Amino acid sequence: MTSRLSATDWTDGALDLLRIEGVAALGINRLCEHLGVTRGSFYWHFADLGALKEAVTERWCADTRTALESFASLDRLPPVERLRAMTLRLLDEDSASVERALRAWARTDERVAGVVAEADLAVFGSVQGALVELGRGPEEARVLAGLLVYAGIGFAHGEAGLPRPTVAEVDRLLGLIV
Amino acid sequence: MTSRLSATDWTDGALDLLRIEGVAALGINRLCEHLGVTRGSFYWHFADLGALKEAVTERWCADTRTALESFASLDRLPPVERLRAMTLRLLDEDSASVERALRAWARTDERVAGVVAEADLAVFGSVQGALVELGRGPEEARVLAGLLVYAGIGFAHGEAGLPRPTVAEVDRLLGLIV
DNA sequence: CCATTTCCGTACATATGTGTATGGTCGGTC
DNA sequence: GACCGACCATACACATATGTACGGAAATGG
Repeated sequence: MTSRLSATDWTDGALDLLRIEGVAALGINRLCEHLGVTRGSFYWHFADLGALKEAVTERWCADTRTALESFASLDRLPPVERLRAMTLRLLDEDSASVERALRAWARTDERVAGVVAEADLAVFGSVQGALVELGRGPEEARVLAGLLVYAGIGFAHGEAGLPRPTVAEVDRLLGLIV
Repeated sequence: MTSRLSATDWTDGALDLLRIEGVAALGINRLCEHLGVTRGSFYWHFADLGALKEAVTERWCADTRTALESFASLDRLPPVERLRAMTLRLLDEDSASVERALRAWARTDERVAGVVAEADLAVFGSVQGALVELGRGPEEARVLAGLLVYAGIGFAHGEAGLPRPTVAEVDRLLGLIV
């Protein structure tokens, strides 16, 4: 049995709390309640609350990097398929929820904001490259890529009253763009 | 002198705190410090913290409605100019900062989320109407309007590492869309 | 000029959060 | 099966937050 907890169990639980109840719920008491232990356990694994936050951001930073690597591996695919793959990933609720929580957290944490910004820049570069491959001029590609990436960020934030686009609408949109 | 405070002074100060220090700074102590008074003054004007939040959201809701009204009054203008006016409003830092704070607040407050969603829907309808006037079919107009509004939301959230678009790039983008 | 309402300061009660000290318990090891 | 270290519970100190009670100053009407 896993009656004893490890450090990754704590970062797992912290990410759970982040995407379920938001950044305001990332406290020691709430996290201990979520994991079914008391505060004594937390202070054995971590020095303080800052150490936990650092571990969580480090964890999400690594996860995001691997996701970007998988996107980079799509370079073999035709550019339209790359754009489609990146766009459809936004519709996946599991990966979108944690990204949504991290972007909310980035509002109050400089380090998290840096990681999020780095990821955004990488996505922007990939989208711009795909548009250039599709025959767009560099100026047009830059402007259009900005529009697409900003739209993805806006959709990831999620609290819009707008209807969620369907897969068919995503395909129609890509047809309009390219 | 205005040595005594009114209710609107408190909502003004609360909106200041929201856009300067974020939603986490919206406390009674911090707000009293910002206004240079003590807690006794607060509890004279408001029953509790919930009453203040309600007043602030009501206030922002009214402000947003008047902004939308001013957009609706642009109906006399050609649709391209309407789109341009709405887009350029995003580049204004004063109005963008408070909107950014409100959207962050909406993550933890159901009522704020409702107001934000309502405003998003109104903007979406206006953009869609402008695109229809420009000769787009209803399907294309809906998809493109969603793209534009989501991009505006993403830009309003602001913590992207992407470069801020300039006025010239906005014009170029609108030229590509229409 | 005085009284009443309005507005604000002060002191206190309470709840909740982080962090510390200390002892107890479970699992592996010889 | 006794021991030792990893892991956790408990109790406490401390800071900060909301909310209440009450007294005082400042403005206003007569």
